[in-house]
Amino acid sequence: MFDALASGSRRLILDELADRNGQALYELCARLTMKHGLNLTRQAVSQHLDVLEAAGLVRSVREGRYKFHYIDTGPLEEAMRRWDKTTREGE
Amino acid sequence: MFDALASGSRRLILDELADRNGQALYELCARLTMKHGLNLTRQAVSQHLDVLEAAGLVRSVREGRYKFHYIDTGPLEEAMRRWDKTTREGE
DNA sequence: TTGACAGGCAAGCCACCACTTGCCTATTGT
DNA sequence: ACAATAGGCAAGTGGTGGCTTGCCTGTCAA
Repeated sequence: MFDALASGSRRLILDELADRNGQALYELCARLTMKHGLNLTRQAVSQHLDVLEAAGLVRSVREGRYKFHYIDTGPLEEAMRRWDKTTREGE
Repeated sequence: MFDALASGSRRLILDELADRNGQALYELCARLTMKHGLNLTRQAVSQHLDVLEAAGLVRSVREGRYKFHYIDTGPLEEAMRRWDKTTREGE
């Protein structure tokens, strides 16, 4: 989870998916380069997406020759409560 | 910020501070070893605290020969809104 | 059917980071 | 005063994660 967010590139990928959800790999690469000046190989982005998906932050659906990616902030909100006082009131 | 949370050891340190706030360095080392089985050098913990403090997640006050550390979840809540849909409603 | 497009697999390189070791300073108690 | 305690500084090491390169598979359009 946190390890998935440790990389700035992955955070940018999440930014991009938050901005326009359901992008394919190819599309992501293009937009990352255009809008964020991030010059990454397709493989690099693909590996990042694997990590994000393993962390549950991204879900992907394969359709034909495309693979669409969707952001999921669920695990995020969950993990952020870790040091939240209000969730540990028995103290 | 996120880089500060990238390390599991640092997350444990935050856990410890959340459990008992205002600990000194040596106290943290002791409790981390006892309760979490984390065998770290004092220097290691010190360096982690530096990182956490640079990220604004921990504040420290030097008193005599002690340096007390306090957790601050402020930047945390801030950063978590990054991919939160409700904060970017103009879409 | 064949070429272009979208994606996957595997191995290798490199820099950074977590952690240690060794030594030094400052504060406290007796 | 001086020994013990609490902490700091700096340099070194090992592992791993981010990224690349090279090649292979699958899908669509003409």
